[in-house]
Amino acid sequence: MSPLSCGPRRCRSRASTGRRALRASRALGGLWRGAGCPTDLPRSAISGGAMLDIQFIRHNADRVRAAIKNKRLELELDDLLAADKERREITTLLEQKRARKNELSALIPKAGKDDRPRLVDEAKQTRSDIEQLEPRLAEVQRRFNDLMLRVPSLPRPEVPIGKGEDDNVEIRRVGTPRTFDFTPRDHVDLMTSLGLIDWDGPRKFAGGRSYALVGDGALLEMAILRLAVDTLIDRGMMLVSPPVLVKERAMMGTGYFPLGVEQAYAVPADELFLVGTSEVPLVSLHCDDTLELAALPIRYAGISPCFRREAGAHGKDTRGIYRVHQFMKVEQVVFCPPDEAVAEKLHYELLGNAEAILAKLEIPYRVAIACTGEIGLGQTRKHEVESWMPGRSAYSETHSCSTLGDFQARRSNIRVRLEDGTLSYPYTLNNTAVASPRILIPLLENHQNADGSVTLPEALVPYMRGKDKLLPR
RNA sequence: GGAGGAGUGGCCGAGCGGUCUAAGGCAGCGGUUUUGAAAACCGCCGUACCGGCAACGGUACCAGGGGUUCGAAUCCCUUCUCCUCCGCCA
Repeated sequence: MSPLSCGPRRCRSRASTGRRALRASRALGGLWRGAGCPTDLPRSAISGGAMLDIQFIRHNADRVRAAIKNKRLELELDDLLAADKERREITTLLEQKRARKNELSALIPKAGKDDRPRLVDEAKQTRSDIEQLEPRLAEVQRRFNDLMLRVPSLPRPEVPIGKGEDDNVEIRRVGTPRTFDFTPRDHVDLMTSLGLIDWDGPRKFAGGRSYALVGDGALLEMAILRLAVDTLIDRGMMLVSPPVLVKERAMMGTGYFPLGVEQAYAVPADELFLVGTSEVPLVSLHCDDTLELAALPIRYAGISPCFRREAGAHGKDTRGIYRVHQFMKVEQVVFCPPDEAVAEKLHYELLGNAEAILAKLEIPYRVAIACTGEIGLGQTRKHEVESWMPGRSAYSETHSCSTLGDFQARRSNIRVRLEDGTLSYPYTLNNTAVASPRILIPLLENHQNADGSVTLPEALVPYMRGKDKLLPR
């Protein structure tokens, strides 16, 4: 076996004679390596734990290759298969040596004076053989692990094959965009004239894409978040306010790393990262756990600030608050049994929750299924909810609903005990409930009046201290 | 940040250099007994990887990592986590 390939709790990667273990298990963690810091990778990520089971990959190479191509990833599957083969060869050899070593250790105390020196000599030789093999295995294992973390999950059959946004397929539209009998303003104008935001202050001390919600602007954000929270609690979800500063393993475990490292803010001094969504801590809440089948599904509603570097988005969506570095989000996360039918049902339940919130906010939207080129490494299916934004004269993404299969559970070492006592991996799903300030764009733009005021949807009024209209200053 | 203490299987807890694939207990599963249940008794009762159609075999795992040794749960170093006290602090 490869000492590295063990997963769960009791099994550690103590290569070999025990102690002089290989370092391969750490191979993945390299981000902080330079600083000589220990990485804290999900042990599962080390073995079968990446995304698909290596055995599955071996037997379904063509399907995996197709997924790599359709998701537009760069990964040579043959490199992985070669590393896997090499890794198993060395492992076999190493285990034979170790078996002999164990045998000798048992013989030595029983051996007579005459035989003893001979046996000790052989044991020394065997140990030195082992010590030679270990670094070789460590190297291969490192290569193997790194590649494993880049293997995508397989898109479900209904996911359209395509390259980009334009290949997403619209499923339905709900609500009708208003026709204005005046020239509608965009959210930037509205927020400015309504005094909901301070643009200039933050940019002096916090940089580009920063902003400060002020007065009713700040209250409005809280009102919307609170409306979303209440809606989800009513629908049976457990509210969680999780840590947003997390270890690398959480980012790796949820699939945001290694491919998305450049999107996350890092805190090198403490080897921590700021999450881009509470999905990361919510899923990680159960890392290394074995869940009881009866406890599933687990429905969480996370509320947290979210941080995204938006690297590579220079010059994109720079006007207003569409794309910012820090925002607030209520996110839904579900753990469900490893059953496609149940996952399907829950996926639409989450989508339904998001739609219910949009309905309360009285915002027209459409739902689209994202094509293979637009879904992430781990997602097997993703729906986007796009809200109508008059200022853009377009539907733009405000929500994203994903099924991940067992991708995150494997990486995060989250398991479930089935009826027959066997262990499996639960499926995870997630969906935005509401994200602010982006949601303010359709909210304000759709509900504006000719005089520059904005009429608030009824559902928000109680959360706005009774205020039902925002007036220009 | 400083000073102490602790980390063993689902849980409690023994072990402190070789027979540990870890005593004992609890919980769980199967059985005997019983009208039924309880009790008692008997047995089973970790995970992962590699090889194998399978039966099965091998390896690894006593918080993580490194070291000493022919051999480590046991010795040394180190990291992490938890607890107690002190300091600082929203």
